[in-house]
Amino acid sequence: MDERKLKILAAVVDEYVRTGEPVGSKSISKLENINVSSATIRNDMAALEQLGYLEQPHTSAGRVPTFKGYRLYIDELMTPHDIPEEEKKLIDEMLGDKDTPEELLVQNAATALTEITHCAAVVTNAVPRFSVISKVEVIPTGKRLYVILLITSSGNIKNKACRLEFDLSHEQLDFFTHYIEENLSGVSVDELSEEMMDNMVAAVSAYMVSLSPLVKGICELSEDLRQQELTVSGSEKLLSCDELDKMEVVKFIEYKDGLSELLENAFSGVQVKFGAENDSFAIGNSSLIASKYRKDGKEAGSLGVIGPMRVDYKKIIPYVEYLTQRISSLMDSGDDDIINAPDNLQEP
Amino acid sequence: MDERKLKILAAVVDEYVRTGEPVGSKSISKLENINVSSATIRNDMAALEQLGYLEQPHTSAGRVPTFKGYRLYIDELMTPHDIPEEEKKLIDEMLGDKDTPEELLVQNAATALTEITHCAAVVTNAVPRFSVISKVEVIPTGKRLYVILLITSSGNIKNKACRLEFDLSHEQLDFFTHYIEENLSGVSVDELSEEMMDNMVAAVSAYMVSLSPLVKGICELSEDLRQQELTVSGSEKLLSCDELDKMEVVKFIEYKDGLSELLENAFSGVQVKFGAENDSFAIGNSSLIASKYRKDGKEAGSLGVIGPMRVDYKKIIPYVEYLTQRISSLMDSGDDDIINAPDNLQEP
DNA sequence: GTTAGCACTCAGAGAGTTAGAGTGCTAACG
DNA sequence: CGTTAGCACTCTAACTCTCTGAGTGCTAAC
Repeated sequence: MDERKLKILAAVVDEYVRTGEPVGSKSISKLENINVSSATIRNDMAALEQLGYLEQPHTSAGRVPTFKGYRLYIDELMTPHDIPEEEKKLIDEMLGDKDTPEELLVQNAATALTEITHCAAVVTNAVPRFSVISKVEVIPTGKRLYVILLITSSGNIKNKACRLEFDLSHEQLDFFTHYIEENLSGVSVDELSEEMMDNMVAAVSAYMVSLSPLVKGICELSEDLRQQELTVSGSEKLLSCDELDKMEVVKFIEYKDGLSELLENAFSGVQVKFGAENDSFAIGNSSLIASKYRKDGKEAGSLGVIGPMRVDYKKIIPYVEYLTQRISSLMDSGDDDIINAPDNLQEP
Repeated sequence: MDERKLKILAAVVDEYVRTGEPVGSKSISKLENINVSSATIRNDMAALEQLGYLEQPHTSAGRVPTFKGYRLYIDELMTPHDIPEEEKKLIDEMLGDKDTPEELLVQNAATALTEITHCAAVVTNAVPRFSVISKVEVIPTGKRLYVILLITSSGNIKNKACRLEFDLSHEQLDFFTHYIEENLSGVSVDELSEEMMDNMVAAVSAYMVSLSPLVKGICELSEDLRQQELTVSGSEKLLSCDELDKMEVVKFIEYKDGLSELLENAFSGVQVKFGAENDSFAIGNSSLIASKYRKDGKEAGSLGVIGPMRVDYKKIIPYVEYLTQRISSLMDSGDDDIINAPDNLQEP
């Protein structure tokens, strides 16, 4: 592959991204850093087409990049833009600080991405996979009705109403609370396996059968905690984008099929996936630019942008990168802003 | 207004709903229960046009019903279809039973409506407006961190973490809990006015300033409870409907402007509103067929269908009616499935 | 009051034309 | 031998023109 051909490929992608129209040899020849005639470019473009990097919508039209062309461009050819310092400051302000709740942090990142890129932004919350259960309370609220409250070291709170077969006595409730306290305090959310649960159900059943719904309730709550939630913001941008099929976009907005797994399976660093490359996430001409953020060095969630394939990668990728890095560092616990581990707990 | 003219108007609407094409005099004359010639029908149709019930897209086309025409048809002319028993059973199964959480109940109703009508369905959740606060707990979970738990008589549970300036002593917490218990138990969610809150903030501040964030927290939780949420399902059906303007549909999906109020302001019974009649909800040729469901006899939320104006009213209206009635009866508490009011409460 | 007959209208489909952007190929150039 | 100018060719998109048929309104007869 010729040096000049690569330069021309890059120019075609840049032009196509800029104008949205198939790019002709003439418009390339007019560019500053290109000093060959349109005829030469025509020859090179024909070669690039042969190699599968470009294609023609129809015979007498200009060329458009193929998947392969975009891929090469993204991986090798483009020169990412730098983000101006003042923009960085603006973003930092939008995001929040160490005191901002994690939930809000990723939401703010989504908003920022939507505003900057004019595309849809997608974020997943930070799954408190490695956080531990710091408190479990069971609160009676009516005849045979109890509310279970589960609090984790990372500050997540979940509740659930639970109906038992009989009312519990004071002692029974005490027994249960102590039992749970003993067995679950300090257990990480991810460790709460079914097996562990089954053992606990068996253990409490030995004491009193009707306690087992409570254990199951706790189990369900911890599943809720493990649940990764996906939020798409600015999805309207996709609809007003005419290279995307409206029908597919609407279906996507409604069902968000497969996006979760796609984000989950990404490697580290900013990833670009095209809509048609993988059958799971299927908006035809779309592109997903995403990255995983970390919390205390461990992968916690993802954030990214969904737009048309014809999107300004050299501008967007640095933003996704910056936000990922920023979120990661904001989530790193200065051990100050999380609800403390159980040994620090005040009992009322 | 002639008996025959009404019959012809009904026939035109039925035909138009069936075919989607402007209806000519000839096709009407061929119908079973019409025994006059096309010329006669032409005369009557001209009269109906004069009266504003029909209109012509252009001179040499058939006729199409106007708003006024649809209105008359819906209010007076159409004979609603009966829903077959087996269909009712199917719907009942889709919805769930008395144990199904309310949230899920309305979601299921939306899914059912989308499947049956092939239109978008819209539902609002049941706002526990008249339910009363049955329990407030404040649970310490870390240094200066507290979780507020709010439970209502209808079984809604909300929680919220809250950071105070200082840690509370045992007594302070007791004082607060008692104070809240005294002032809020039995107060309906809707009554929790700002004024009331301000008074409470003032009262607890007199005892200890740093308690006021807790009061504010409770206030926010009750606001959460009052929040009516609107869910539109199957909105892709609107896009594949070619009599609706894609752009308007997209805007609607995005903002759902005014729909909330529109649903809120409906009278009892199934209501039909046309898109262009009210400026708030503005998909041009659309029609909203909605109804309010009740819980324990009080209006709780709405459900309905959004489709093109050319929709099979005589089929859809009975379904909306049936679902409303069914949801209402499923939500009626046999006094068995809700968390009981405060006087029945067991204190731990 | 109802109907048959007829002239009239108009949207939409299809065919033909044109303009222009862009190509591939060939031959000349340095 | 790579590069370039020139030219014939291709194909789409926009436009015009024509034609067809469904449907109308009106009139005169039943």
